[in-house]
This record gives sequence, C-alpha cells and structure tokens, in this order.
Amino acid sequence: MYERKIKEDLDCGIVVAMRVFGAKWKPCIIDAIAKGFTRPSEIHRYISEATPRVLDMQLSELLGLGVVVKETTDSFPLCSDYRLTELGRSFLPIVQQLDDWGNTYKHELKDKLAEAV
Amino acid sequence: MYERKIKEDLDCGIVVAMRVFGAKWKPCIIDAIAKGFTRPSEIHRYISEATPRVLDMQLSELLGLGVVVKETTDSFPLCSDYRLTELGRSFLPIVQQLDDWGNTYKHELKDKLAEAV
DNA sequence: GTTCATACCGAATAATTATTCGGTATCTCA
DNA sequence: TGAGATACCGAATAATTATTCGGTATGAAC
Repeated sequence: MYERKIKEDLDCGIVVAMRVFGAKWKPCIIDAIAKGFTRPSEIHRYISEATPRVLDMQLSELLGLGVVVKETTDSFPLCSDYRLTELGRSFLPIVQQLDDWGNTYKHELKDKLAEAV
Repeated sequence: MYERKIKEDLDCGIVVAMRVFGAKWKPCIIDAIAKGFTRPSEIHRYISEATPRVLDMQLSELLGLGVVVKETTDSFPLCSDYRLTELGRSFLPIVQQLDDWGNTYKHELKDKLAEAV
C-alpha cells in the first residue's frame, strides 16, 4: 500500500472531509450516483470530461472508505452498480450546496478561473 | 501567467466550487479568517501543519478570486489583515458543514485514511 | 548595530493526483 | 468468428499542487 509522505491532522473535521471528498471528481461522482447514474459507464457518460480510469480509481477509493458499495451482476449485461451508503448520503447536502454555490457565482468567476491557476 | 493544460467544464457548479475551494488548505483558511485569525501569522499559528508559503499562495489565489480582501497597515507592527468578502462569507455554511461532517465521521474513518492514499 | 517579528516572493524540488495507453475478461449479436 | 459493450487493472507519464529554502524589506526593542 502506498504510504503518504506528509502527515496530516486527522482530528480536524475539515481536513478529514477534504481527504475523503477533496479530489477532482469525487463530489461529481457522488452527485452522479445520487441522480441515478449508478453504473460506471453511466457515470462516465454523465461526467464526460473525466476518463473512465480516473472514475474507476476514485470509485474504488470511495468504496474503500465506505462511502459507496458495489453490487455486481454476473449475468449479462456485465454490470456493476455503485450505491451510496449511509455515510455517502450524509454528504449529499454538501454536494448540493457546492453545486448551488458554484451555479450562483460561476458567471462572476468564470473569467478569473479561466485565466489563472 | 500559468496556463492550465487540461480544460474543464466551468458550467458545472460543483466543478466551479472545487476550483475555488478544492485545495488542501483553502477551506481551513476560510475557517481561520471567519474565526478571527485575519493576519497571515495568526493563520499560520492556527493551521500549524501548513507552511507559511502555502498559506501565502492560497491567500493570494483567494484574493485574486475575490473571496478575501487584504488591508495592509503601513505603520508598525507591519501587518496585513485578510477579511472575507460577501463571496467568501457565502461559502462559510459549507465550511461549517465540512467541519461537522468530518468531526462526526473522523473516528470511523481514521484508520482507513491513515493506511491508504 | 544586531536581532527579532512581521509580510512577502522566486525558484527548485518533492509529493500527489490525473491522464494516457494498453491490456484482461465476459457475454451478445450479426 | 469478429466486433462491440461492459468492467476493470497496471504502469508510464504528465500535470498539478505543496514544500523547502533562501531571499527582500520594514520598524521596534535591546
């Protein structure tokens, strides 16, 4: 298992929350699953900017943390369904607020975000 | 100015919010300022795991995006105060919820977060 | 004058995260 | 059989982000 070089204060709530959800696509994945896109291929079509590989990796991290669970059907069509656990659902209000916040301010932020780091 | 290689969908609210706040220390900085630690040295003492340099850089990004404003006093002691703008304050409920969420679940997550990426 | 705390910045490096590419495997349908 | 959709994984690379280190500058206090 990969070992993180830099230690961090896992007693701070914000740090913990950012460790769980502070990746480029994780809040979008939570949002997608909540909207009913439960299969990897569906999630990919919903978040088309992300590659299947990164969705894969972030889903497996969320799985490892207990934010989602996976149900695999062996019969055709070969498919897996990812669903939010109680832990995952508890984060939904925050995802919703992130979306609302971004939609409210995206117009005034767009130029600044496009030009800089 | 640095030019981002990978384009992103700035129409998605979540993507926008994550671009503004999705850095390792930004939500903590917002929290610190809201709690009254308005000067860089105070913020650093409050978030002691972070180096002054990274707080510096993230503060200047937040400044550039209009999330905070800076007031500099020329008289001694040499000091700058960073304060939240209306835009910054609008994000406070989310920071609060991130903190609450992390504090609620940090015990059950601690081991998993410590062992893996 | 020297030392200290303040704020800030540039540049090299390290660490982390995301992407690209190619591969495995299963089952359906033409 | 061969193409296409599904899910998934390993490894190299690229991109991004954070850290380290050293520097500038100011004025106070000793």
